[in-house]
Amino acid sequence: MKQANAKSKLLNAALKLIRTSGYEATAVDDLCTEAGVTKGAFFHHFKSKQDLAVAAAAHWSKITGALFASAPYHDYEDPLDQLVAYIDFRAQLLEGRSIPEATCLLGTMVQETFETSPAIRDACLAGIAGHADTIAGIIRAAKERHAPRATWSAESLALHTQAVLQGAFILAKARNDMEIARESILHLRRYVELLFHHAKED
Amino acid sequence: MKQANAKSKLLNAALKLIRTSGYEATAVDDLCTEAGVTKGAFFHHFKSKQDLAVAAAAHWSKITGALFASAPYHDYEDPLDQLVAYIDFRAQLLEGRSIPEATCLLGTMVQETFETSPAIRDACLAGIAGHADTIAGIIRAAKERHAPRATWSAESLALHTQAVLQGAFILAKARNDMEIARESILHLRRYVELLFHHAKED
DNA sequence: GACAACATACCAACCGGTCGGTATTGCCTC
DNA sequence: GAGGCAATACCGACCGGTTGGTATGTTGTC
Repeated sequence: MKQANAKSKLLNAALKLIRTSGYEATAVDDLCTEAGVTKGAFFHHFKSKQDLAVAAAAHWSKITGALFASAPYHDYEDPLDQLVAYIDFRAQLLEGRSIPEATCLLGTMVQETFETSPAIRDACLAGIAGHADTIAGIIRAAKERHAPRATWSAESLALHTQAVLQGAFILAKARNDMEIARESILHLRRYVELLFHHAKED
Repeated sequence: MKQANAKSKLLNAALKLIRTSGYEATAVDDLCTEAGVTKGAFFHHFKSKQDLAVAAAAHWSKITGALFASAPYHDYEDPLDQLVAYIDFRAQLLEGRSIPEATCLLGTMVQETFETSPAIRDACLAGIAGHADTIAGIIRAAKERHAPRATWSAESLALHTQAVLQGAFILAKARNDMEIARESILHLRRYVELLFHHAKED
């Protein structure tokens, strides 16, 4: 955020404006105004608006990747504890944030562009799948330790966690209230607990 | 779909185009071309593009409301069976459909317009909340019969089902493959079963 | 002949993108 | 370390097409 160069100022402006208004509704001029740079600077660094969106998706993945890498849920020894703490961490990330601040750039962008811009779609997929992969690693370890014979796959459960989060964001946007998202995340937490509790009984 | 008048042709064109390209990327001219009418007809029936979107949301709610009202899951006597059959029905609705055909207009539109157009947001909320209410009725009955002392509320679980579906659609769009959505719906089904199975053990 | 249901022609604002130019930086040579 | 010079970073006026929206006609029906 501190960077003074036009490129990173434009990328951060994109995170803010696209999460607020969506990709199509965000004009290049809006991004330039928000970033405090001119149109010339925009097209010097990005060959098109779509190119900026792809770069913004990568920028987002880098920022959130660092956030989750340094998050406290890794401290637990038991991977199942890590998983539950991850879900709690996701719920905690909603607190005190407005809807544009709390929601996911990739989910917002891919919803608009999945048919019209494969480049943006792929950039969003890479970010979502990459994060899901790190969660799948935790789930895999938890499964090996606590539910080795369970029929569900770690990868599928990891993607499901992301689906719940993305869906919770949509409900929050419709209600114009982030609180409803927290309730859905609570259901996700309960699901994970039941899933492993059930497995342990076998 | 059969209606020959310009208004319903425009509404059906809106369902198709907005689900494919989103609200902002769908131009009034595109809608007129798709519907086979002129711009004059458009602005005769709708005072603005936003007005069309609000009407399209209501149109969507009416169509899907009728679809779910006549769906076979109501035939089960036990409301818990109805709920599980509803979830299976939602999974079945994905089969043989392209992504724009399988996804939800309201979730797509509200993602783009929640900040910029309260009228569209409210129309989307009404449709989503209305459908969730009918599911909440089934869940309430199932809870009374099978899990009267459970701590979760029927309303919250009903909203969670919608969150999972909306999130599954986003993952499907990112992957450009509807299959992933089915897996998330399967997790939802397992959650409901575990939730009631767990309650019965108490 | 009034009124709804369209069609046609048109407009001003806006949009993504271009282009010619300038300021700043980094590097090479002596 | 001074001078030169090319690449990079940035500026902002401008362009042509597109956009949502309007104003005015035409047609069919009760």
